[in-house]
Amino acid sequence: MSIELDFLGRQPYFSGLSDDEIKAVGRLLSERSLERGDMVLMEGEADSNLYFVVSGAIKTFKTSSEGKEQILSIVRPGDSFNDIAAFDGGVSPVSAQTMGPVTLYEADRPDLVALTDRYPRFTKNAVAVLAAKLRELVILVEDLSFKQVIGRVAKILLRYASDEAGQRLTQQDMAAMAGTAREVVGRSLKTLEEQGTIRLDRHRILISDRRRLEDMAGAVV
Amino acid sequence: MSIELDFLGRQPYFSGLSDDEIKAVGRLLSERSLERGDMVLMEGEADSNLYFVVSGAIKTFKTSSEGKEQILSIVRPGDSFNDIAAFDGGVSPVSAQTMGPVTLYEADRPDLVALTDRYPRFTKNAVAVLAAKLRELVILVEDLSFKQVIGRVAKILLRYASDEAGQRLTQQDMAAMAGTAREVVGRSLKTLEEQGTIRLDRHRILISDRRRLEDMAGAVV
DNA sequence: AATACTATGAGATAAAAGTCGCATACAGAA
DNA sequence: TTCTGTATGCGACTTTTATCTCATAGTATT
Repeated sequence: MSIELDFLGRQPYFSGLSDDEIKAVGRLLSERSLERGDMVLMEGEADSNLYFVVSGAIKTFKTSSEGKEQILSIVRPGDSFNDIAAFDGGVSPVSAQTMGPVTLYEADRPDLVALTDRYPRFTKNAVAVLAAKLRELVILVEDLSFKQVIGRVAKILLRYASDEAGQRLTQQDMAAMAGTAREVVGRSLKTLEEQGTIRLDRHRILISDRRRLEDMAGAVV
Repeated sequence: MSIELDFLGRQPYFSGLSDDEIKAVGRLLSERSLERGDMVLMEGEADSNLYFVVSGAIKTFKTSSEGKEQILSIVRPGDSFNDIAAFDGGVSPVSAQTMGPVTLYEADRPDLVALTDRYPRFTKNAVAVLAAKLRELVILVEDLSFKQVIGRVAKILLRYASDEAGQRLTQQDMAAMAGTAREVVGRSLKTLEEQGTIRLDRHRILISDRRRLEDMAGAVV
């Protein structure tokens, strides 16, 4: 039940810190266990903790006024979320919900600020982490803007189809990632199956022509 | 022709630095003057300089394989671009082009890295800047995913219509911001005019019903 | 003023995506 | 097993967006 220091040492935020420093960091974190479907963050809420996923998967997403969901990221062990609010002190720009049983570590903002004062290495790591998250978001914008749904679905399949540790994605999940409706994802999957790119084997998606799927994911059409 | 230290002091990256420190920073920067249409960055190119816009306006954008443009941000005086590549050393995720005559300051990555080592305050500022850019991108994703074109156009009008110092936006520019085609922007403007929300007065767009435009910009439909 | 380039307006059509409705299949709980 | 909620499959239809084409208007240059 105590904080795993090994795990912390492998976090991008804490790479390069000495064992003693990691130990000090560990004392600032607390663990939290959650069940499938639990909400960790609500968009617009004042939660400025930084969360690390130790096990399980979390989705961060926006919800439209009509209730449509847009997933921004699926956070897996070794990754963090709520970085934005944690570092600027504002409200959470996204909601976050578990996709299955999850264990988290959390650090509150005052402690994080203290870390930036005490460990310059931590601050530099934070810059690297935020830059990486920016890159990811730029790619999401690109995909939403240029690719059609079937291309976005193809990309999702490539990234998550063989994700052993992950939750199996429902069509609803994929729709929320692709920024579209469930039915449209269903149709895309059917199209991919008809052209022999994937096989839908009893709720399991098998990639039968990876090359082609990559083409679909890369090209706009 | 020398670097304006006052200007630097007002940059988010350098806030809180002493006058002497600002002066030291100034020695690392060089000025660059550009004309309308000049490319500053090409997506995928290895340019890891950090750029500050001193005067004029720059657009950062992605280009699809079909040549469609998606603008990620319009960078105005006091703002920076190419932050991602500057801080992670990777290639530029976007292209950047001037929208009129522009003056820039630029700093190269080795100098930036030195700054992060020398001035912890600078590194902390960088964290704040990157967090702010993340927030903006999250909003762009939200808009692309939830809003229809007319709502995105309405939002663009609210933000840029009265931008005195800015370049006047063409429908092509607005289309690239909204992630759609020029014709669609034209039709949206016509719709907005027909419903009395704006007036198209000889290539100048006048907002006649701001409240309503805000509704259009906020709502999904 | 003549020229050339860019921006705009607009109609027709096609394609993509969204919406609705309902049947069926599956998985977990009682 | 039986029930129940969730996930899926699929057809029909609408709406939105994209694409194509061409005319016109404005602007800057010579």
